[in-house]
Amino acid sequence: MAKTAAAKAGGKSAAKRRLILDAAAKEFRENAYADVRLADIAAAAGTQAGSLYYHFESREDLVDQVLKEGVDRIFSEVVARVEALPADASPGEKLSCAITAHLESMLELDDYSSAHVRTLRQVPRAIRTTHRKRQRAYMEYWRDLFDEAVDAGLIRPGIDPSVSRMLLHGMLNWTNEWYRAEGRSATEIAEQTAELLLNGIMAPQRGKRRGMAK
Amino acid sequence: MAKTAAAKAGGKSAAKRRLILDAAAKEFRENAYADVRLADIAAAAGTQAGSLYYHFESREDLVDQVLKEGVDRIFSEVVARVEALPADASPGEKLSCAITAHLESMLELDDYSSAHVRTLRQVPRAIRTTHRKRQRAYMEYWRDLFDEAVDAGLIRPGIDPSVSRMLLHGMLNWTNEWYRAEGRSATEIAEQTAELLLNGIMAPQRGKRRGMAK
DNA sequence: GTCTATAATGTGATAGAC
DNA sequence: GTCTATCACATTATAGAC
Repeated sequence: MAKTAAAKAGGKSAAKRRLILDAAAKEFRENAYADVRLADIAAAAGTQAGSLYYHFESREDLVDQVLKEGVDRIFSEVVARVEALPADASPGEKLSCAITAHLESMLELDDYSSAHVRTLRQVPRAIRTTHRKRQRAYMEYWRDLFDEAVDAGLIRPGIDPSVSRMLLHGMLNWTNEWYRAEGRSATEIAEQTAELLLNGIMAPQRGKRRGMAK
Repeated sequence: MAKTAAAKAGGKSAAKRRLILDAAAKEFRENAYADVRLADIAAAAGTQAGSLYYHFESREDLVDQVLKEGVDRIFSEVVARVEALPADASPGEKLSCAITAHLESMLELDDYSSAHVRTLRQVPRAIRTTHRKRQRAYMEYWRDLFDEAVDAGLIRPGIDPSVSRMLLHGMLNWTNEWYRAEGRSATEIAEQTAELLLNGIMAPQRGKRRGMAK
């Protein structure tokens, strides 16, 4: 994956490149992958479609950069916030913190994060495989968070932590499809998500401690 | 939205038309929307790209039919199963039942259901607006299920049922992205989902009745 | 570095034979 | 009804002026 002349040149035109990347992230966040044309990105960045090729080798290359930056940003945001917790934070507190970081990053802080989540599964297979490793590392981090809860004996018997983890990512990532700036904030959604994951939604029932699901 | 000649003719070539729709549903389930070409669908249906135009007016028309059938199938499956429950079924039992129906339909019974969920948000805006009404009706049905639980006083204070509902749909719909036939069955995933939604994943803590999330 | 053509390509759509 | 061209068009990508 050779760098373009501009990238090699040591960031001389870094500003314009950044402008284009930002515009692309925004487009991919707001529109379906197939609907985003180079001309749209160029227009949003205040330039012409042909000019993009000075900064990027191809459309795929541009998409690739956006996706790469998307995981990197959300991953480092989550890690930074969890590590900022006091040393004696419980596994539940760590999970809640990670949930908030993921959602705030994706919904309010950063178009790259949401572009990544929304489009990763829509891009041609060639790009997707490039990102498999990076993506897996992020998933591993979440697996570790769950493992801590399991090791501490906090998880009820009958719960499969792997399945719970995937279900949690479903809750988180699907917010991209319904979150609206006018509605609940990312922080509020995060609180509800942590609450639901950790404790469910049902009030304790008389007789049996928990409502029966089945 | 005029019907094609074949459709008007009273189902003379209904079999072939069905074959094409089935192939399209499978393609849209398994591949990213932008990656599915008419030639792929035609090949999977044992015919040529040009021949599709006898049965459908356009690519968009074909996509439209698949999506329409997707909601219809999953919706009616869910309703049928919930209505088959005994009259005194609790709101929790109804929700569990609906969750199982949705997941089994989407993951194991029916390519149309999963094609609908996977691609609805990737198709051009024109098609998407066609489906908004139908989609909303299905969402309303779930809202009713939640309302029953609220009215019965089963939901803990602090829980926002609307947010919970969206989070649940995230859990359900995201399974398309990770479900594998070799792994957990749709039924097992449904059990885990209902359990997580209704009761959370954490064991009761000594001292306080429920583990703190924050 | 960016613009304005323009080439190259892929794919949806149509026509006409069979 | 289906096939085999072929058309038409959108969009990526390139070339060359400035």
